[in-house]
Amino acid sequence: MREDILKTGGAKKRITIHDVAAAAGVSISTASKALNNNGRMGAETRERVKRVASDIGFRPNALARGLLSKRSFTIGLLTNDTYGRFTLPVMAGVSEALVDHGVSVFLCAIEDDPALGQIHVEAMLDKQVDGIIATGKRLDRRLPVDLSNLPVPVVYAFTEGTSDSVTFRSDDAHGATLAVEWLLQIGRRRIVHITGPKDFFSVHERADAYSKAAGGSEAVMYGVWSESWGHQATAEIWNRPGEKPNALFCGNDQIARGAVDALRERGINVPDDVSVVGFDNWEIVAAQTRPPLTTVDMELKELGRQAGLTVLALAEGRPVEPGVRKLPCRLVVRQSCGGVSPRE
Amino acid sequence: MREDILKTGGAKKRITIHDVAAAAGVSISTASKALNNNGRMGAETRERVKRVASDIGFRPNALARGLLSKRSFTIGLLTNDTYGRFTLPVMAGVSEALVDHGVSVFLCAIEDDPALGQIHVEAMLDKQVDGIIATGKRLDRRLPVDLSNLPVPVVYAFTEGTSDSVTFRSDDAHGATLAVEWLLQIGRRRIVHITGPKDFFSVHERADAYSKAAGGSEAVMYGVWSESWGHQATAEIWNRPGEKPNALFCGNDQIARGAVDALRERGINVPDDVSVVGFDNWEIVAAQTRPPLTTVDMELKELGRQAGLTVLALAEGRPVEPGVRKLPCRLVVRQSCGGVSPRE
DNA sequence: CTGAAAGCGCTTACAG
DNA sequence: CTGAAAGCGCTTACAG
Repeated sequence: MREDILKTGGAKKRITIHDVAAAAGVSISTASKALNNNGRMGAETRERVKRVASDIGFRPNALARGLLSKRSFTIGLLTNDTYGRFTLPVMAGVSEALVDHGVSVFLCAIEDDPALGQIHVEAMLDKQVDGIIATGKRLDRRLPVDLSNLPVPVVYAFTEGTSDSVTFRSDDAHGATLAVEWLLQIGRRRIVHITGPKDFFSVHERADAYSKAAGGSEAVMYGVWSESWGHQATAEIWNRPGEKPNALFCGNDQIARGAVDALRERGINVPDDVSVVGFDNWEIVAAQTRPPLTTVDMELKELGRQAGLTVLALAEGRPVEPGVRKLPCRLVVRQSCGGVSPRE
Repeated sequence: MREDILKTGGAKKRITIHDVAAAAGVSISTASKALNNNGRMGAETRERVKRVASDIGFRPNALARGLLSKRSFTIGLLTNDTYGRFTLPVMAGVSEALVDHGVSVFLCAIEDDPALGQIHVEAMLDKQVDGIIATGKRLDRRLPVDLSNLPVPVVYAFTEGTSDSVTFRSDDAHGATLAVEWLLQIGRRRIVHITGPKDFFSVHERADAYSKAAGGSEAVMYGVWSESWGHQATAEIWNRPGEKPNALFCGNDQIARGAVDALRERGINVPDDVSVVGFDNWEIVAAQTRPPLTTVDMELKELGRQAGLTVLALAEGRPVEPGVRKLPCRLVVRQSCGGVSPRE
């Protein structure tokens, strides 16, 4: 019976620099300097220490190091995007950029709960994070926590930041322009824009860019971010009298999917009769739609990469200019528009 | 110009226990004991120290504490589920269970790259994590990293573990039984099971449980985890001669969605003519299908909670029995089956 | 009832 | 070229 009980793994003693020093027959200061490639000592001493350290499997305790260096090689990622739709790619980019620098990432999901946010921020500060990245599900909303006057640098990514900090966001106007120009290029002239709620800043940016690019033909239908709205809006268009559009530029992939479904139900062929473009490049929706959606990718992973490198720079005391940085989008061409692919 | 450059936030000096001691007019040992509610001292001294500490905003440095206590109040979550579909709810559960205990979570996305996995594991060990939770996208596959013989406890969640460790997983047979029994209960007798690839262990578990529960009527169609497979399989069934099923139990929500679409295209009403059940309760698919899907939820958040509490127990040296723990599933009733809701 | 001392694991001036 | 000492911020026996 006794053997069936798991003992804690913490039992086995960890190897410290004392062990290395003893095994190499030097003092711990010499061992330290040998391993960190500083101080002066005989080349063969340095080599021997290094070899011994690797032989006995020594790994320096980051807590002890952090105590001295004031760097924990740790950052916190705060998000209120429970669904992970936006946070996941941002997180992937942050992690990818920082792992090479030995920096690990605390993920703190705070929902929309200010108390929970506060708890997480304090826990991170207690653990001496070198910086914090705040990210969310809307770039025109703040997280429900006060991140000003923290003793560590804060970078905002895909969420509203403060004016004296660095904020990374997607250039939604650019994305919308890409989409509309692509439709024009493949010969579509009657383009309708079906999009989300008016109170989203990005809805306006995209709609404005659409109007500019589409010239006189503009018609914007505001609704919600769901398939059923895409379905319903499309039905409305085809049920009312008048000339029908030959292209739909949708505010997100879910709306686009609803639109494609509605068109199919009416026997209208996508892309032959009508082209449809989505927004977000949310794989699960965009790639599984029949036909797969041509859509705008906000390059959130790249956004995460840059946010990661920026907190790192700030943590190391390198100067960084504050302000909002809009990152370009990318058009992902699949089959819902027809036409040739962009580089042919 | 100069003012446009962000200075590092690290500039402002942090408050240490020395500051508290000085401000309260006591030694640092007394200050420490006062704050930690141990040692003996005058009640008013203790109160005064505490008040002063909170007044000047003292927060103990977790790195220094960790050095002494051998506890970092930090754990690592390793995952190869880039998409986050399974990891996200697990993560949410872990985080929710541990935040109350002051434990923060490092998220390490290792894709399927053994080298990256190794790097992350070493980074976590260097940072003295109290334990590691391994999670993935398949419960019959191991992560591409060796987690045995680590100096910290490891708990597996929704991924294959070692026999001497604790593994949490969903009880897929239970989930499938719930689905089929529900269909039987609402009067469906001709139930077909459309599911994923045969090489998934969970596919077998679900199919076996289905066969057992459905009695003689069983018919299993193996394919892939996509909408298009659900669509195609449904088309096959209705294109071939013979009696048609009046219920489809699908291996995941995407397949179910494809099936529902295929039925609608044929003018077959869901749920009046045919009931459809999915698996996963992946909100974005299940809730947006028309009609919304009745589906099996694997309770991954609860699974994460339990995994979190278990690493914590192990980290604290509390005994835990090794082995695989199967957690029950839950049927989420929406509109794709008809019938009454279960508790009416 | 309170404080000086030692120490967690490491690094970095400073002697020799 | 190498090592003893001090110290990062905290806790915990041990004196007084």
